[in-house]
Amino acid sequence: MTSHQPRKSAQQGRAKATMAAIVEAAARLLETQGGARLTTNHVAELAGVSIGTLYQYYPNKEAVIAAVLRREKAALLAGFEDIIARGLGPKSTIDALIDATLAHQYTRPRLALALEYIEPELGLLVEDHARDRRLVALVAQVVIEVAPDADARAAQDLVAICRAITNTAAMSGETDPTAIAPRLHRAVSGYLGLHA
Amino acid sequence: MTSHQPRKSAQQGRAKATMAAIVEAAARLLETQGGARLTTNHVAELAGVSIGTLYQYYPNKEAVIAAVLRREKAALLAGFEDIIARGLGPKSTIDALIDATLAHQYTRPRLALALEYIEPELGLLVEDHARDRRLVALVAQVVIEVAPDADARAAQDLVAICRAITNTAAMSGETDPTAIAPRLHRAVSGYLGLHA
Amino acid sequence: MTSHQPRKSAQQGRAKATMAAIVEAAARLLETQGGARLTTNHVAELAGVSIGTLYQYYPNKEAVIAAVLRREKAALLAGFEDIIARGLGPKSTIDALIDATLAHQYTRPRLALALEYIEPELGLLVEDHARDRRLVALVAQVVIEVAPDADARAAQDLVAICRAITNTAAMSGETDPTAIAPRLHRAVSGYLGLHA
Amino acid sequence: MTSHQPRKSAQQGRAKATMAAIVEAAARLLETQGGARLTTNHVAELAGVSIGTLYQYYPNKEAVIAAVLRREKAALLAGFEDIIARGLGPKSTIDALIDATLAHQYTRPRLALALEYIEPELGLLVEDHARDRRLVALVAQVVIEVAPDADARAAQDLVAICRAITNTAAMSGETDPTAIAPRLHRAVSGYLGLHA
DNA sequence: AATGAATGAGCGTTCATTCAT
DNA sequence: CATGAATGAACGCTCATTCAT
Repeated sequence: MTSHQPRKSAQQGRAKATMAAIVEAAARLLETQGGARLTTNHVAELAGVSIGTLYQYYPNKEAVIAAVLRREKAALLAGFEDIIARGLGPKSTIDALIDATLAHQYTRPRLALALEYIEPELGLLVEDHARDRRLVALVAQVVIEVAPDADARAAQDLVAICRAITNTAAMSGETDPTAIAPRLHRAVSGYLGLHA
Repeated sequence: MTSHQPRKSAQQGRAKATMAAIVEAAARLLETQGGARLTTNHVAELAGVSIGTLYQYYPNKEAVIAAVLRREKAALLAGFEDIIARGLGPKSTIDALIDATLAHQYTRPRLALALEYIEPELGLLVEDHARDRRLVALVAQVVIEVAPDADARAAQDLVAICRAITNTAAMSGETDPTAIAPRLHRAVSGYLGLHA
Repeated sequence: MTSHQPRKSAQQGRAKATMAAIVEAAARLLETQGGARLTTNHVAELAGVSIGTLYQYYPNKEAVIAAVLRREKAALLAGFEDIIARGLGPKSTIDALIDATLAHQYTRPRLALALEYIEPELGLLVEDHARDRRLVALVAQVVIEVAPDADARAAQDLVAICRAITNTAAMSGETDPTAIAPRLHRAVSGYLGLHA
Repeated sequence: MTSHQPRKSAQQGRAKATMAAIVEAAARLLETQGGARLTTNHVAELAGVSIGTLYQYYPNKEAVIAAVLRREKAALLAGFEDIIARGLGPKSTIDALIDATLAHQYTRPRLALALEYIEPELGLLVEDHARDRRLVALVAQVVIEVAPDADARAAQDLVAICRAITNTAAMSGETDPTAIAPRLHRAVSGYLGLHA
């Protein structure tokens, strides 16, 4: 069973920079070619390192892609935690979370989409699923405040709903996030039974 | 000019059975391995035919996958059309559509999921997109009756929402559709603003 | 060791017609696609018979191509024999042979060229080489009359020269046989030391 | 855009040796099996490298064969240029060119033959045709000195004649080049009308 | 006989991965 | 540490050939 964890902890600055370059190269190829056409040789070339170097930091191709996924998800989770930490009221918090989700998905929409498609074929690690659960848990924590008797799966459903609407919009060519935001808010409020 | 249409119309009964066997084998591999690991040789083997036979009916790998997609989508669309034809009231129609979606998605949830992920990489034909639009149009037609001033994208969003909740549930291990149905109805009613 | 002889002697008229259709179809494909792209299935289709029928008359692909070659060479040889039979003087005979060669090559120039390229890869039968030798012998017979002390290989060389000039001309895009004829006559007379 | 140019410039010595080994292996297979039966896997195997290595240097099978062709033609052209550079009288130059052609063709006669048959199916590049034209131009330049009113196609014809006689001789089993040389000189002188 | 569905060896090619330098 | 030449399993696909109907 091959691991999808990086090989080195990158204690040195240079190594860190190399790893980041590799991850960003992979991200860019994911954006431009989709997951099926991405090859490790291309990633290395675009990152400006040799293929041997790539394999010194990542044990295999999946590990590189997983690193991209991790980087993106970590950013989203950090945003969520920031919002929670702000201690706004529950409704404002929910609104902020929705906006953060939308903003995240629309920063690099093709990348977000590509990752979504690749994720289920990736065989991720326990820690990755843990982060997913943590993200849902953050939402659940807020949901319980505004809708105490909501379904236990409400948070999961809400995250799924937001992603689905955003992705579908992106895929059908919508390029204006401000046209999507109200639909997300409406979908979430509606699901939770909050009066709009 | 690479088309994704089958090669022959399969006039003989044997040929028809062969084509169906190939499609079903592809569907099963999609379920068990996902699209990335599906190979034409495996499809042929699982279908119990030689690789040459597969290529006598489908011009390339994509055509085989497209045939699976078409089979599934056609079944869903037919279900929708049946429901519409029944001429129930709009609310009952919506309920029936939701249930049909759930049933369809839950019959072979891993297949539905895999197809969803593969579809955008498939370069489908005009007729396939036409079917997609027809499906959304059917929904839009009903939506407009219960929510005349709904967003133009409402139908698209609703289909996405239902699929997302169902898929997420399936992926997180939920096996009981009756636990999902109320959440779908709630999400849809909520999005459309039909009472609290 | 597979034979390249037809399978049946085609006693019946229908069978003869079928075989001729197959040979002509192969000839046409040789002309339009060259030997590398010719497939037995295409030959059968163009001939209007099933692939099974083709294999009932010819044991393999090479046999079909060899049949084309045979047909063409037999025609050329027959022309040569006609000319010899006419009993003209040796110089006129030589001129007539040259013109016949040129005419033959220019009737279906692409076919002649394709056959020339395929012939050495064909592993022909004894009888085929016998016909080649017979053709050269016919020429040698005339050559000896006009140049009694010519090299023993003179006839072989002359046939090769005529084919080479004609083919090179055809390949370089020359379409007018009347521009080639004088060069052939000059090359032959020159080689034989006849005063022009 | 499929080019038949090599992929890398082979900066390291090892790479250069690998490329040469591949080309030589292809040449040997061309000699022993002809172009139709040559496969990239066999070439790689005979060259003692893996199939992947072959494709690191040549983008496709045609490129490998084109490299063989280029190597041979470049050698012949270089020989011609050497002779021209020697500045002999025109008749001696022609004699030298004929001998060079014969020597070249007889060094590896089966290879020369195979290449001749493969060339037209190869879809060569502009530069390759340029070299062909240069070779014919060199000959034309000398021809014009000894036969000022020769046909414009004389040089082309002469090259074709020499090749044809030599190939035919080689194919019919002649193994002694000294028996061929006088026939070539006679054919050329005769075609050009240089004394009897 | 004639058909054409079926076969499967084998082709050209890719690309994740290794390891000598 | 980095390089990049080399590897080779495995892929998508073709096509000569067979054989049940």
